[in-house]
Amino acid sequence: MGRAPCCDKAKVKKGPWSPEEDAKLKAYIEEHGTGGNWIALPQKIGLKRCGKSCRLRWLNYLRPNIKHGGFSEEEDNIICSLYISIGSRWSIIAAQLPGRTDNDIKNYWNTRLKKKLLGKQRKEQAARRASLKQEIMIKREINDSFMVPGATIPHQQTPYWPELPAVIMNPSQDSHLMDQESIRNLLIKLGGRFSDDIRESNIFTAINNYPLDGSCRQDQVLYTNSIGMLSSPAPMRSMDSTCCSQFPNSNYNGPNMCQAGLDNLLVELGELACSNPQHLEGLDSLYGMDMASGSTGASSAESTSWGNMSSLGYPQLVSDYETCLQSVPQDSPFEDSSCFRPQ
DNA sequence: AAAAGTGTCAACCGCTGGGGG
DNA sequence: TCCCCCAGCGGTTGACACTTT
Repeated sequence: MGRAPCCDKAKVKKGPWSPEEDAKLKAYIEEHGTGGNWIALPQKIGLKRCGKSCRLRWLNYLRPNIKHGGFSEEEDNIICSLYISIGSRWSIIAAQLPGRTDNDIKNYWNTRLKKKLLGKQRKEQAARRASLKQEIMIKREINDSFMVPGATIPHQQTPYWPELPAVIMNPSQDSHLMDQESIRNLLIKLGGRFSDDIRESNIFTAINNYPLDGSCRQDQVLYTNSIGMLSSPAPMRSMDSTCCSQFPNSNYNGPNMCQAGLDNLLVELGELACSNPQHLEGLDSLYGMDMASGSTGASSAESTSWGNMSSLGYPQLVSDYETCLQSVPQDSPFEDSSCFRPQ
C-alpha cells in the first residue's frame, strides 16, 4: 500500500498553465500570500490544480524578480564551482544566485554547462596530447641515440598539472554574487570544518583520504588548487568523516563532500561518453583507459596523463587504473559504471 | 518541404525531513 | 515517542522549438 496522493489526481488539471491560471494565482498570492498552506490554496482560488503544482508555478515562474535564461560567465563559474563542491544540491546553489531557481539551474547544468565543461576538457586534452607526443618523440630520439640494444625505456610518468578550470574568480567581480568568503561560509554551514592553517590551501587537500590501500596514496599528486573559487586566501580544509555524517544523502558518503561532486561530475561525463561514442575521444585518459575499446591504456605515456581528469578538479593522479579500481569503495560511482571497466 | 534528430525547459513524480499533535 | 501532514527537494518526463539531413 503506497502513500496517499497529495490530491485527487482525477480532479486536478495537469500540464501547462494558462495565462488565466497564472493571473489568478499571482493575484491571490500577491494579495494574501500563500497562507502557509499550498494544499488548500488552489481550492481557495478556485483553481483545479494540485497544491504542489501551484507552489512550483509560483516559485519557478510567477515569483517576482525571477530571471530566465541568459546565464553569465560568472554565474557559470559559480554553478560549476558549487557543483564540484557540494554536488547536485540545486536549491543551495540557487540560493547563491539571486533571481535563479533551482529548477532553472538544474536544467541549465544538465543541458548546457555539463557539455560546455566537456568541450573545454576535450580542447585541453587535444592540446595536451599534442605536446605529450612531441615530448615523447624527443625523448625517444634521445634514448635512441644512447640506447643499448635490449634495454628498455623506463616507465615514464610525468604528472601533469593542468591549467585551472575557468572558474577563477576575478577579485573585481561583483562581490555580492560570490566572494570567496561567502563560499567558505556556505561550505561551513553545510558541514565543513576549516583550518586556519594557511599552508593547506583548500578543501581538495584531503581528498587523498579516499580509502586506498597504499597503492594510490597521498604521495600521489594532489590537485590542490584545482578550483579557483576554492583556492581562497582564507584556507579551507576538508571535512573529516565526522562532519560528513551530517550528510545522510548518499552524495555525501565518503571522506569529504568534494568527492561527491567530483564523482558525480566524472560519472556524468563518463555516461555522456558511453551514450555518445563520438565524445569518447578525450575521455579515455580521464579514466585511465581507452573507453572506446574498453581496454586500459595505462601503459602508454599518453593515457597515463591524468591531468585531464584533474582539469575537472579531480584530485588524484592515478598511475595504475587496475590497482586503484580495487581500492575504490563498493559504493563508489566507479564501481557501478560498467563502461569504465576493462572488458 | 518534410522527416528525423536534438535541445530546451516547464511540469510532474516520489522521496525525505521537519514540525505539530 | 510515534504518527501524520506538508513543504521542499532532486530526478525524470514530455511537449515544443529548433536544427539537420
